[in-house]
Amino acid sequence: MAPAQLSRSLIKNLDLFRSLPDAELDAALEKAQVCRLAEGDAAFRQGEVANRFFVLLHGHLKVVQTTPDGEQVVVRYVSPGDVFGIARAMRRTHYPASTLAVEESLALSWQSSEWDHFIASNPYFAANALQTVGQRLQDAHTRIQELSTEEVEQRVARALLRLVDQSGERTEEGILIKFPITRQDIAEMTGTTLHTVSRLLSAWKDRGLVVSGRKRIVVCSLNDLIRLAEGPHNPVAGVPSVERPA
Amino acid sequence: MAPAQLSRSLIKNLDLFRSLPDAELDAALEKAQVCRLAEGDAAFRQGEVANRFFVLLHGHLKVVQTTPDGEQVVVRYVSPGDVFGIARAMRRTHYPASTLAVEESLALSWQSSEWDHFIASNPYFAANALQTVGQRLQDAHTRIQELSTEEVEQRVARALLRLVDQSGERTEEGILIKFPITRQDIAEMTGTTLHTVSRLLSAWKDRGLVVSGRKRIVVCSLNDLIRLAEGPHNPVAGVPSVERPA
DNA sequence: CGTCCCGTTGATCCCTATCAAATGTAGTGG
DNA sequence: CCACTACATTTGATAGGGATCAACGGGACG
Repeated sequence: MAPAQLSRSLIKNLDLFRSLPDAELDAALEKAQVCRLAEGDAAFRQGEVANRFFVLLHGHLKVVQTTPDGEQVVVRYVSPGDVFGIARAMRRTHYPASTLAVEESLALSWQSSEWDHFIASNPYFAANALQTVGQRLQDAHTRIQELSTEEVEQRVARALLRLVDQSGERTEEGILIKFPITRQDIAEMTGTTLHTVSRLLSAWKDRGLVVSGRKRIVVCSLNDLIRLAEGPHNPVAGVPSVERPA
Repeated sequence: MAPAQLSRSLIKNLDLFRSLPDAELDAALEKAQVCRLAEGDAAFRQGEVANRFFVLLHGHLKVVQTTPDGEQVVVRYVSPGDVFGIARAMRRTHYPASTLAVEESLALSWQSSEWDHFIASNPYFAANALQTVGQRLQDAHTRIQELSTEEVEQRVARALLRLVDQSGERTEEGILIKFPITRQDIAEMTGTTLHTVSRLLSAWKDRGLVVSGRKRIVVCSLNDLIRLAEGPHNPVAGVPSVERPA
């Protein structure tokens, strides 16, 4: 089974599966279903019955929640190695959000009922899951704090930094965010509008902090971006405009 | 051990402990420490090593996160029966927030290391914990959505409704929130200022939606409040509008 | 009875959403 | 290869929701 072979080495290093014995792991892979997603495809949609859970092998997905009146919020981006769609493990019967491929992607999926088998076959599995969800909860609280107390510029700066941290790749120009992302996406991550994000990125581009194009962002000066994220309290008077070359 | 006797019937009905056999439950209670808190006392503070986890028996607590520059966010209120301080279960070594009594309260606590024993003695325990944390994650996402897409008035209305739902008590005047809560608290729950909350409550009072005083809020017209929470001027569904041009 | 909190209310300002258009860029099919 | 289309991005103008600044009023508690 080619895809299983391919994914085995990937899978066995994931947080979630780390403590699973090899035999169990192989048994698990037997039952897994390969899931190919073209750009724009959904692994599942908000409101559907949570029949399956997933591990991303390749590509990038975004998790999106839609409000009753049609507004969208980007919950998070999924990178290779991440688990997603585990609603059922928290005893939720339906997916609370949609998960869409932002580029061509590849995932494995299991029947939700398999979850219990995983837990039964390894006592640490549940604890690992708890840690994963705990991390997400922490992230969510951080975001609530930012939305409650910070200004738009700080929030967008932080969002960029997080993206860089999650999927940044060094290039000639600076650190590139490795998957396609629009102004609108960033707006939905930070609780603002695409217009404001565009203005901010333009201003930053003028200052040499970033380079950006269609669905593409490169961070040139991490340090300056970090300073923006810290807050506007910094007295900007007399800042030397001389850039330090790398 | 009197307090243990007193709390036994309470404990055994909690989600988290529901599946623990009676013998185990008694053993657990043996190891528990009683924790009395006067108004304003902290069960623990943000940044401390997460040595213990808790169950609230009586009273009400608020969980507060403080930002580097001193601003506060109310994460949630804890009601009797709720578990709190379980950071360690998610492999976090330090508490991410402080938990303060808003009135005289009583809790049980265990050494964090006991957590593993609980899990070992009952396979469902971890799953229950996962469900609890999953619920909190869901709540956090709801709040992110509200902060991102809704206006202050809606958010405050929703916060009130949640408080009513969590700790409302029918009285002559309407539904009373059973614990002391200030304008500032509500502001920290909704990402606004005490001034704006005060203005809103005043306006609502004039319209007969609420009655409120010092640290005290009574909701008189639930329905009107629900309408406010839905949105400012939502188009009513079912209006026969002609909007499909050929 | 004074003091500390908590709550109320006015005036002002500014950040940012909103409205409106134009420009730019990838993809597609002829 | 180019016209055509769909979607991303940029940028200006404007308005308004709330934050901020500033005082004052009022109830609780020592």
